[in-house]
Amino acid sequence: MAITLKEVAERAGVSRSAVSRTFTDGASVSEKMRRKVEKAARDLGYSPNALASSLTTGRTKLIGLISNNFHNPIFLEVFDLFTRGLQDRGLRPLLVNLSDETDPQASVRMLRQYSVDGAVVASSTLPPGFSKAFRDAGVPVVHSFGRYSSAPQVHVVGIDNVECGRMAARTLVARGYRKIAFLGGPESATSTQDRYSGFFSELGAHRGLTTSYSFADAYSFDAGRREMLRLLKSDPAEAYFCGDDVLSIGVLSAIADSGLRVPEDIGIIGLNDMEMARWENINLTTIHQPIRQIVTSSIELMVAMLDEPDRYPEARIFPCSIVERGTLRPVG
Amino acid sequence: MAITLKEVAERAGVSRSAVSRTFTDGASVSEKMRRKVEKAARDLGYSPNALASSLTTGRTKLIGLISNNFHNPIFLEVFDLFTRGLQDRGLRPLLVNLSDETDPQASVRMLRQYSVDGAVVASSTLPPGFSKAFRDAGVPVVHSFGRYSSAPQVHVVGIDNVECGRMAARTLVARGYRKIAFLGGPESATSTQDRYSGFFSELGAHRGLTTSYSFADAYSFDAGRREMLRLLKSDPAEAYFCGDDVLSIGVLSAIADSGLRVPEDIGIIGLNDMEMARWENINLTTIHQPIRQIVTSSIELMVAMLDEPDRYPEARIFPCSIVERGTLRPVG
DNA sequence: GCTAATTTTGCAACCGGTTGCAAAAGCTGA
DNA sequence: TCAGCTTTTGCAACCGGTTGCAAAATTAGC
Repeated sequence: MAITLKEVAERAGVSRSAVSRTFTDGASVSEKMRRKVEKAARDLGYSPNALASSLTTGRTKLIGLISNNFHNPIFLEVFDLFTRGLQDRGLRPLLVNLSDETDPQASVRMLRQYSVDGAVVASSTLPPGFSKAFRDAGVPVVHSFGRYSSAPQVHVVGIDNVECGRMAARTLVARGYRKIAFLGGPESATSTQDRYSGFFSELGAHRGLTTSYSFADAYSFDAGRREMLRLLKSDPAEAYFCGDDVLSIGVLSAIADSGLRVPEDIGIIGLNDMEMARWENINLTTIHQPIRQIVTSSIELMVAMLDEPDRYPEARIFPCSIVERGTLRPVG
Repeated sequence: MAITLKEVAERAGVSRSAVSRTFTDGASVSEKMRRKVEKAARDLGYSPNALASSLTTGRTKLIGLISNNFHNPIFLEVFDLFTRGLQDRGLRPLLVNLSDETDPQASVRMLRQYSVDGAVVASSTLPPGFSKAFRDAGVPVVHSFGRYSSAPQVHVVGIDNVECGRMAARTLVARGYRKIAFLGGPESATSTQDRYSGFFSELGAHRGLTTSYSFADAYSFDAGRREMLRLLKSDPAEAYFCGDDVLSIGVLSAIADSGLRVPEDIGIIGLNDMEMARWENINLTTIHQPIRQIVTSSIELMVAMLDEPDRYPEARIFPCSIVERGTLRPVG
């Protein structure tokens, strides 16, 4: 069906190598030859078969983009940034949805069958062992939104969740809240664990606080709402640091139902700063996670690894910052 | 780096064909041979190179998944359904983000370079000509969420937007609204045009109505909010049929700002029934678009086309239905 | 105009598989 | 045991490209 290099060669009356060379940059071809070949290629509507060439070059320019976050709207932004960034560098994202997949080996195997040049694991809820499975299989891997570690085993790009926890705690204390709670995402997620520990380590440095904590079972609206409805039944705290923004929105909706007001009766601070957080009817005070920078940096790291597969693993951590909106009472 | 068929053959002491055959089902291999080969393969950790085999079989099992909707949360649901559905059938989605791409030919070329077996165009805003470019290039294509046509040129799976417009109009009239407006998405989108024409053709059948219309420049929160803020300055209608849910949410936020109440002062009906529409703090009355069925059907159609590339094009249209929530006043 | 250095070109082998064909092996029945 | 038939196996060519190497063509230098 499709035109092959051989046909172009015949029409141009040159060897197959000549055609191949005009389509690989850096190869030695005379101007005359190039013109002849390009003419023939244009006439025939030829475009080279990337997969066939990958066989000899060992490069497919395919990058596995792996995630299990297909329900959190912030990941639409993440996918948008990743796909555009990869495309801009001539790389092609092969999307893998891990939502119901349990076995990391299965995806590793699949991505190896397709000879991906690398894999980006975009998730804060997948266990670190998952990305290690890729590394062990010899596939360059970047774990985006993964856990910060001082001795990373694979490349990690993300935020310091412990520090985010501290930041949330400082913010709440500074606003005079004394009865403070942590309403985390799923307890098994490393991001939840880290935020938890940062949050309470900071709170521990202050006197006279009443603290408590609980966990929603997903980073989702429903989970946040459900948990908050439960908490509201008995003596809620004055302010909550919530697992993420979408969970916060669920929490806000529960509070609204109960007749209490935000920020007058209860303060809420989220994390992520997803697009929706700035919507005027939500107006969530939250901690900004610089996803654009994280994605860009992940892609740069991946590109670097394509040239240097055994590159020593590093952790790239981006600072977060408070975005003041309307769900916490003002300072002082 | 990776183990090849040749190495397995040598270790098992058999020919390369034998190895190849044990890994292609339907091929003739004796039990004894199969066991020998599988043992060797297991020992070596071999898994066949899908791309190399595609060279001879002409099948890559790669499917281009093309969209320009990376800002509307409903498309996260769409991507989730597509990726899982394709994976379940052993197909691999190659994601293409068309957000800033202007030239259809570029993506056609790219997907042909990767020898995709087919392409799914998932968008209600891409022009029909776009999917035709794939068909003309000999790539099986399904246009999901595309325009219904009685003489489709490519396979289309979606809803009847004209009928949705009528349904919205009937619903508003039945609730006694007399001053009724259409607040569409981008005027260039076929979905907007069709909903517009259905909406006003139905309204035309009723006496004593005051009607008006305008367009937001995207299916987005900001666009909806901006347009509604403008409309609120001068004599707004009693009820609006909005382009889609996310746009409706922007509209709701504008109304809330103005001090008016929904549904008491203004009624709103959206379209899509995205997950967020049922969130308790949004609680949007809307027209349900059966995206799960659309995606499933698109995939089935794609699979069918892989066997029968010249299949006669058809349009698969799914009925929509009103989902009553809290943004329209009750009937009667 | 001739030789030497440099660039361009084609040959042929290879990447990792698949497959038509014919030979080899296994089975059946007498 | 052997002829005749079926199944299994290996050979070799092929899929659509790339690339090392040597021959051919061009350019430079004198």
